[in-house]
Amino acid sequence: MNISDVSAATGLPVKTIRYYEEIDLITPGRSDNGYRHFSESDRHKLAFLGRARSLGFSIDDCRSLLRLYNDTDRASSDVRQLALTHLQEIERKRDELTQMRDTLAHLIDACAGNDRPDCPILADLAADRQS
Amino acid sequence: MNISDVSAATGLPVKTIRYYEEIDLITPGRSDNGYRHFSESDRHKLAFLGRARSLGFSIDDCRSLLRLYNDTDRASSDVRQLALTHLQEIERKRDELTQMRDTLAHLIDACAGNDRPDCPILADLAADRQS
DNA sequence: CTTGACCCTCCAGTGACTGGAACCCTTATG
DNA sequence: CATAAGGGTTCCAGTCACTGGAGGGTCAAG
Repeated sequence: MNISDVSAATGLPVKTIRYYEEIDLITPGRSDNGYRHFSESDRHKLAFLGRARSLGFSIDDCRSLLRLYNDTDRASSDVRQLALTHLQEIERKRDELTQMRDTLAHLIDACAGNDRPDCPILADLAADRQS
Repeated sequence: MNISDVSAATGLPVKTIRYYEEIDLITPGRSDNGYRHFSESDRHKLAFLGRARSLGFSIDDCRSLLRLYNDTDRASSDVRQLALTHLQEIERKRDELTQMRDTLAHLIDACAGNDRPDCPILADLAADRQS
């Protein structure tokens, strides 16, 4: 498989696949003409990476996951721990967004949104918390 | 006020304040010795920026908000529109995180997390969606 | 033989900072 | 007066995970 084939198969952009090689997540072979060629195993790894990334795992997480994936002896608790830590991080971010959403929705609600210049959104952003 | 004073007053790191000057969000004056000195207006703007940033507005959003904030003639609907667009973006991100959380929680739930190597999390990441 | 679709590398940029080096200014103390 | 601590300054590089573009080689079809 050439790079565009594996790109089509995995949904990952060509640029991204080259980048993943550069940072040693994958090591595809090379043809005589210098083109990368991808084995089934490479394709699987890339698909794996794509899914892990879309679940929000960082590249470093992915490296760990890939290592665990390739290590047939590892305990499932290792993977579980990584996923659990990641889940907590996701929930933290989600809580933050919830907080932001509530605050902002409240402000928008209070704002008339008409031709007059007085706007509670700006008023709140400008409010001096010191005094 | 020197930079560390305004940093303490606003909670923004010194480095961030210098960065905000570099990208022309603020234009503090300079003393004879080359030190920046910050007026009350600068301090207000920085506090405004800090709050807008913590609500997740991008630097570009902040630039718009500051312009609107300084423009006494603008209609509140302009601000409202910006905030509304931003709110939708926040909700989109939150939905994504919710989706990720549910998927991951489901996988973690299915994983025994013991010494055995079989792990549904990795199995799912590795699953070939093509076939 | 030419065209167009591939492929390659290398360099630079993104957003919003952050860290560090190297240096200057101010104030207090021995 | 020397010095040391604790401000301040600039500039350069790095972060993360790509993304865009220039400039050029390769391949298959017409």
